Amino acid sequence: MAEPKTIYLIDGSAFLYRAFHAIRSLSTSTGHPTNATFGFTRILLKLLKEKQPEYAAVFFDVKGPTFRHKMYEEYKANRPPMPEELAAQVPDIKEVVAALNIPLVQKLGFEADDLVGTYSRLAQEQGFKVVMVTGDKDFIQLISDDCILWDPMKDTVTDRAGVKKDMGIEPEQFVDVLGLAGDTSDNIPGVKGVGPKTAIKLVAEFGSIPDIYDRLDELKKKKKLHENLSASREVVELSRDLAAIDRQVEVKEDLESFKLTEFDTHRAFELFQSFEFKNLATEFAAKADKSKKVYKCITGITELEKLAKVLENKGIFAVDTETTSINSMVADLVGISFSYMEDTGFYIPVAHTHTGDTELPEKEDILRIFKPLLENPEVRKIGQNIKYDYIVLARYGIRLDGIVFDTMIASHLLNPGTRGHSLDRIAMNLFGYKMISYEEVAGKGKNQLGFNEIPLDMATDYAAEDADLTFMAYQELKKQILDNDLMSLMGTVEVPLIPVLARMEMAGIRVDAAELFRMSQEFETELRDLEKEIYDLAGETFNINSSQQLGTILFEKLGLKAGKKTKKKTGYSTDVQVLTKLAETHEMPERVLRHRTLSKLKSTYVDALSQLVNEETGRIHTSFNQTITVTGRLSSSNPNLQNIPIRKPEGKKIRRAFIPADDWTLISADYSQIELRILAHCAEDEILIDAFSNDEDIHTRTALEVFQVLPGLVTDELRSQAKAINFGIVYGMSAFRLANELGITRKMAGAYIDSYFNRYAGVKKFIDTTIEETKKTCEVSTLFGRKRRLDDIRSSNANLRNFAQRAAINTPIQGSAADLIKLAMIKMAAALEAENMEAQMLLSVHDEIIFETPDEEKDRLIELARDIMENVTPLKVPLKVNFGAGRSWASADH
DNA sequence: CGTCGGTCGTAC
DNA sequence: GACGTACGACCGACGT
Repeated sequence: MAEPKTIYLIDGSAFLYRAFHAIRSLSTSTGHPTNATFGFTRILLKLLKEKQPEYAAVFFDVKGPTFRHKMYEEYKANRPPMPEELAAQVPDIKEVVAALNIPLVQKLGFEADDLVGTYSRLAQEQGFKVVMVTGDKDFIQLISDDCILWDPMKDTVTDRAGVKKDMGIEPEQFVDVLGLAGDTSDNIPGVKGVGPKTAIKLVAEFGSIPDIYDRLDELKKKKKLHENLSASREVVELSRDLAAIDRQVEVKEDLESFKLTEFDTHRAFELFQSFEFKNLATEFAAKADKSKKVYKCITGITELEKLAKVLENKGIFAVDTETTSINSMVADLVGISFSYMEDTGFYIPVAHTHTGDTELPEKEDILRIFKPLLENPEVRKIGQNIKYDYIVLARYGIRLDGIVFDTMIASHLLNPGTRGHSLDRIAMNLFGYKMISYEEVAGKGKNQLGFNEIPLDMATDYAAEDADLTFMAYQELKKQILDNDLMSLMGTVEVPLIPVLARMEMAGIRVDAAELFRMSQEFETELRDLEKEIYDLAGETFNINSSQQLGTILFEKLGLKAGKKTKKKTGYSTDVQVLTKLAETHEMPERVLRHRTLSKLKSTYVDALSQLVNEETGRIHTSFNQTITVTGRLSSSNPNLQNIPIRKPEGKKIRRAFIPADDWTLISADYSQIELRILAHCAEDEILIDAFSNDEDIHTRTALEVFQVLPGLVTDELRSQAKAINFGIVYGMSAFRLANELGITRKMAGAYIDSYFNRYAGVKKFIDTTIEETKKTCEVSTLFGRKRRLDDIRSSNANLRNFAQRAAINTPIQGSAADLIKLAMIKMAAALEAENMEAQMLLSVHDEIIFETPDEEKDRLIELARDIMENVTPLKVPLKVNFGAGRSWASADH
């Protein structure tokens, strides 16, 4: 006899609510809620994966009155309407069901329960086994020998035997239990004082509601129960009828229509992507149609020459290098890949260890063939993070030229708010294409292969795919960049900056290793002394670096008064503000502060920098990242040379260890008040423009304006308060923060701010109009057309909205400054080359450029830099650059 | 043993 | 709660 078919009847409406409540909050970046959709999808997929049903359907309630409302007006009367956030997700959920090709059934006037009841009856009549997928106990009444209940969230199965064991009744009797117990959530009355437990006991003992009433006398001993039952005779009948699932709904009887078919994978992928379900989207990404890809490994000299010729004739192609390291300054070249057409890619192995029978040409021959092509500025190159390839190739004597597009940068310009502009992500986002992962070809963990050890065929697929997808992404991203008016920024700033940054990274900066070592030892000694003192004061040893342990010692053991909790309320705050306050009452906090300062300097700077000295060059080579910040600033990492200490004397010592080559000088060129100057320009504020036009000290001028004192009477104290205000303006300050900063009352701080806006009316107007405009477009832009979306500016959440408002002010200012200095760097690099100077640009620290120059070029460099930097772009106020020179970074600063 | 969120501190 | 933009060291919880 054939195995009976199983059909899964899914109670969609119940899972909607359960998913909604099980996951507290989840939404897309634009604020559309997705918690219920996610939970629901997860349950559905769990069902499909674990049970692999042949037949299934999802059932939903339909909004509006049902036959139960006709029986009883109060049915579900106390049920609040579906929460707005959930209602918004119902269409999404139905789309998911549709994409997974699961039949969806609903019928006006009936609830999901009745449809499940009806179809379970039909299915059993037609010889199916039925699994009802739900967490709702009401369905117990439908359980039979061929119909069971599965709760996927708890992963529990209930069948006839289970019901009997748990309750001592048959499933068919369960409806009487419901009638007696009632259901507050559905507003079904039942018997007063009788809950599920009593109801089960009664049904188990008497068999049914009529039997109970027939033998009501037997319950006389239980006076209250007897009384309540007697009083509810009619209500109980009604309650049972309401709880009874209708199994005779008129429906289409064709169960074959519940036979599942394949998912609409593409539709599911698109949905999951729009809901920002990253993992699910990846899972449903169109399985790469690798069949139409043509990836070739080229190893013959004549073929290589032919390829170079083809690439030259094409005039534009994507290029990618494969290497042995993620760090471009130590990476050895392993291969090069090219693509000039969708779905094609060529891989040229240069240094592989596992080549099988294939014989590779000499590395020198390969480089000789491709060098002219790669250096030809007329042949346009596209890359993904091509700065990396530029550096690798440069270290092999090839000066890449003709770079016109970088897909990583394009992705960032289009979407600066999101992290992750890897080619993997771009390919996934643009094409739903899942790229071969490095782990797939190289393995993972301790035994992961270097790229040079990967078998040639796999290396070819991996590398050629990189070039192929880069070229494909270029075609699509170029359109998007044009559509969004970002091509000018791309072409005049970001792309020209690539080789400039690459050469700065390659130049690196020299450090005095002996000096770093000396400092490390000095710090070590003092740290050890402090450690001992702190332990003595604490009366025990503990980890001073653990703010948690420190908090316990200070506030529980020593009984000091806790100032505040940490931001996320996970414990006591022990930050510098708190410890400074505590230092008034106890000796220990002061020692801890000193310990913090020194251990920070030692671990983050002194020791870290020593580790990062390049063996070949003896210098430190940071990475400047163009695709990290949301405002357009550069970031620096490995190491971050943009946060080397300067403000406090102990920290500033670190800068002594940064030195020029022998007989060279470090030059620091620092834009003075660039952000306030840009504010002056954008806001067209009369006072700001006046102050900068006359080269006044801007903080003194602000003190004068805000505090209304006579010129000449601005004390240091007043100036420093004005400075805090000026900073605050750029960041979108609140009175609270300013009061905190200045140690004054909030009221007083509010008065300062009012006074500021009173005097600087242009700034006030700029802030107001910027916020108004941003509300219209949800977007801000810089002077050079860089954009940032700020959807939160329309948020109903005040925190998010305020944050967006501050960002709306700060981003154009910070971002314009970033654009401006990038342009200055590009022009400086060109000028140094044009003038044939040996001097090099080494670093950029947001408003400052550090150069290294032979002593004899120093004056010319400063002259050149002043001219270029101050005139980089015309503004309504002059730009001013301050210079410093010295035998270390410390002495080059001012 | 790696990942990840939290806390803290450094820069502009 | 409360001022924008970063990087990274360290801790500790958690998962493999």
